[in-house]
Amino acid sequence: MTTDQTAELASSYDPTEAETKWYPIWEKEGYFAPAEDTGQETYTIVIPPPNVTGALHMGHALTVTLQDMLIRWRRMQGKRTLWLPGTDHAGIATQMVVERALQAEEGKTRYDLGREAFIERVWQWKKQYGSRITTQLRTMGCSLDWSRERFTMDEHLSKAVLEVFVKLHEEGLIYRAERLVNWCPQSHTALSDLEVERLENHQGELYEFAYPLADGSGHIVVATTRPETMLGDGAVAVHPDDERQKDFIGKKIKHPILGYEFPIVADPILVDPEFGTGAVKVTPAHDFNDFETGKRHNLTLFNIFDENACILKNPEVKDPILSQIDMDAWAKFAGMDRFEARKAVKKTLNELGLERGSKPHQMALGVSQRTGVVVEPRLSVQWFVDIKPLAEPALEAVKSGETKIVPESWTKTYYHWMENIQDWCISRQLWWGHRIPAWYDENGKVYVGRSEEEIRQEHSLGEDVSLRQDEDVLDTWFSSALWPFSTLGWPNQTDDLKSFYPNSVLETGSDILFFWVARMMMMGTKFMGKPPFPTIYLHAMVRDKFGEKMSKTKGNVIDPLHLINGCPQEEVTQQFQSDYPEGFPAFGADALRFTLAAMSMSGRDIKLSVERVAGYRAFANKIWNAARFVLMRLEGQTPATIEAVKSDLEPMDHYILSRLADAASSTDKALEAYRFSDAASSVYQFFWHEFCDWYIELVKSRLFSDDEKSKAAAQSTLVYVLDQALRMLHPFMPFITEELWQKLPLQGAKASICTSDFPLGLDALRNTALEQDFDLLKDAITGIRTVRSESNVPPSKKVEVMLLSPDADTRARLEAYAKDIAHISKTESLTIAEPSVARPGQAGVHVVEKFEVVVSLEGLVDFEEEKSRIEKSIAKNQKDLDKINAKLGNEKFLSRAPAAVVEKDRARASELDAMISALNESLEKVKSALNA
RNA sequence: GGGCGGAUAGCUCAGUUGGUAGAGCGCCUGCCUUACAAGCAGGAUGUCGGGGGUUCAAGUCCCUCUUCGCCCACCA
Repeated sequence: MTTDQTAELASSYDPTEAETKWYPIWEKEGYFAPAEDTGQETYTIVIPPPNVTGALHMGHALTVTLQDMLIRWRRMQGKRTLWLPGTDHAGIATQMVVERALQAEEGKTRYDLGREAFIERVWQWKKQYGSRITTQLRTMGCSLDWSRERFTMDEHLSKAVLEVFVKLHEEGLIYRAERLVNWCPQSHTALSDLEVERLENHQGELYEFAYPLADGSGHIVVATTRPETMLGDGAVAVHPDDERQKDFIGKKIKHPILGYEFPIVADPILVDPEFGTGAVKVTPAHDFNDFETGKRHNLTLFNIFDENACILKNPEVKDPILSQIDMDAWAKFAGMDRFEARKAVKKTLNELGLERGSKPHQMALGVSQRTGVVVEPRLSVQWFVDIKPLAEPALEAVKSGETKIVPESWTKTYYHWMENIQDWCISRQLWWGHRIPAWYDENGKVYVGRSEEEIRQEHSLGEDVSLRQDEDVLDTWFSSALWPFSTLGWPNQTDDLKSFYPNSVLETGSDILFFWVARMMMMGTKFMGKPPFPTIYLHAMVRDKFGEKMSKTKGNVIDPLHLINGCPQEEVTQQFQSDYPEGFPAFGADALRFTLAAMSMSGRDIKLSVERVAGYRAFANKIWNAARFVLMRLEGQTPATIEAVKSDLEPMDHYILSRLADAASSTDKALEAYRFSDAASSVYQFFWHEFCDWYIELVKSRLFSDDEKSKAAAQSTLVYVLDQALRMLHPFMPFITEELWQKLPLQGAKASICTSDFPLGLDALRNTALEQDFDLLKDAITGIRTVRSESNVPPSKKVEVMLLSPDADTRARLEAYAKDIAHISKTESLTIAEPSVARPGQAGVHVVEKFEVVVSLEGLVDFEEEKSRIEKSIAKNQKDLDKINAKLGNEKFLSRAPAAVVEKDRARASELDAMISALNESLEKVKSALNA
């Protein structure tokens, strides 16, 4: 390849062009599919499937950035790499979205359409919007193998769901039972405990009223936050040791509205005598505690609400006690929703003279995670997983270390949840999802099997027996729990399953540790015999710049695509509008990715800062320009390989190669340890502050010199280091690195940086002695610059410089680089000598670690300022010296600290001592100049 | 009520076996120096939340207090 096009390189980088160009090529060339199997190690991640109706948000951006970094890095290490993409059907969420659209567009509900037509509608929706998120993942640069894309409701994955359900049922681990469950009155479905969120600090009311005793001997006063449930009360409970209530125990209450009679019981578990009136009304069908109490006392239990949480029109009266219900009184409340009913009941109690007052009461409310509607405990028949037998091995896998959780602090949370796990309610009264593979005959007998045919065959049921499939679908998380193996072809024993299970790592958010991670651990261990991953990496949550959770209602959501592509001011998130009056510029996916990686410290929440994104766009520009410089200085030629010019390499070349080797190794180590921010800062530091700031600046004189050998060696080194650095950067910033790498004239290179080798095994290039030499060189140059800057010496003005050190070795090393030091700091003359040498009368002085920098400033020096600078410098050094001397004067320090530590302090003390006397000498000079 | 995490420079945060406090951004000064003003050079800035302890030595280990988050839990 020639470099003709380099002349056309713009002076600043436009991310949009490169970022739209490369993905289609990568995808077409098939770089992201696993390489041919030649027995190499595999590396697998299956993506946490985003909701099929979803759009990319910051949480996705973070998770896919980290995963893509791991995947690209491992691929470049030569592993047989698979990152498997897919989406989740997301039962409730998707159904709600489609229902809402249906309502908005046609004013219809799902019931208007009917089940079949509605499901058809959802599939249409999926067809239309399901590719939105996958397109956006491509925008992020995700190197996913799209040939293996999966959807949780694919035929094959659905088959896996059936298989698991049937097997667990056969083993008695899935059962059907009537239980009190969390019910969402809006979406008309049961929810698992996890899908209920607790709304803390809800301002409620603690209402007191009197229940009349059946014998007419008086009243017992109860306190409740839900007066309406008194329509379903089965008892009043008091504490057995409560003296005030003792006489009530065993008596009966006559329901003041409905007329039936029910008991007063003693219950030490339910009742806290300190709370309220010490008497609790018990509604066994509408409260979890009351349900348990009901079981303990064998109380009447009946449902008063319908699926909308409205008072039933026709309550089911099974219990003989309830035959006493006054149905006319009931009719007054029938059909009211729970909050209306609350008012009505209170009004009635008031009219009956039974109200005993109320006070404000802070309480926790359970609301549906999806709808935000207050959940109603509801007695119903549901399917459950007997979870303890599944949880134990999954717990053991982490305890034994077979699966490691990173950061480790989450293991305790995992243990706690797994050890206290409750049976999982898996049935949902939704239409969108995997329908439960259970059929009922006319007598209500249940058959579970893979299909109706299978069941008919197995149970020899003739055509005369009519079977009806269970209406319910499974919890979305049931199919997600199988994701690590269902996506690979299970229950078939496919090659993919053999190659890629267990996956190598699970990278996901800590917010779905219970929902998803724990359940995958259980199902994977159960059905594959092995936990699905050796490592679980849990990333932090992305928050706004104030640390607030991003949410639509708060209006603080930052759309990743706005940052990547830019957006006009009116679309910018509210809280950033004033900072970006012209909207966001296109920062690019590379910049966003680098930001997210750099901000991924272990375990801490990420407060996303747009300034950081802007900073890393500047970094991309820096990379662009460094490459532009290198290409320009090649003057259209393809340089020799670094091996070919090995003998011509100069110290500065060896120096940057050594730094490169160090940076590559620390980046690699950091990624190995999931320390993404360390990895990011290591590549950033190397590229900008070693390669650009030092090497490129130092090498310039050679690139413009007539020494062809030296120039050629420099060109080869530049190309080599840039090549390796781009590879090192590639997992972080895939687009710009490919764009520039393609422009580099490399001999025998692969077709894409995606499949080229990550810099590894460069340890032979390390040369720490040389790096120390360069520390001296840098100190010298920085020292001279400091004096120039502080004394306002114009940059063009050449100066006479002395570098003074009492140490012969230091002087010799400085001498070796005198030419480079002189060139870059524009010196008239450079003298390296002992501190005792005669100094110029007017000079600026600066002390660095190992030597003193003296810059002659004939006619330029401001003596007053110079005096105060030197005095400050002396004071600082003296303070350090005093501290060290105090240590060295301490007997205990000398006797107990390791010899090396003591020796180091001794050396430092004598260094400081020498510095201070040198400075004092300079100070005297300045003083006498002032007096003159 | 239990559990977990944080408090370090103006801001956001690093600081991995205890051994001279760091980065990015911002700020101040000077520069269009043969890639980059999205840049270059230089500079200022910290009783490492308070108190106690262990140690020759503590941002780092232990105790305690203050404070801010998050997660889990059936108090009407």
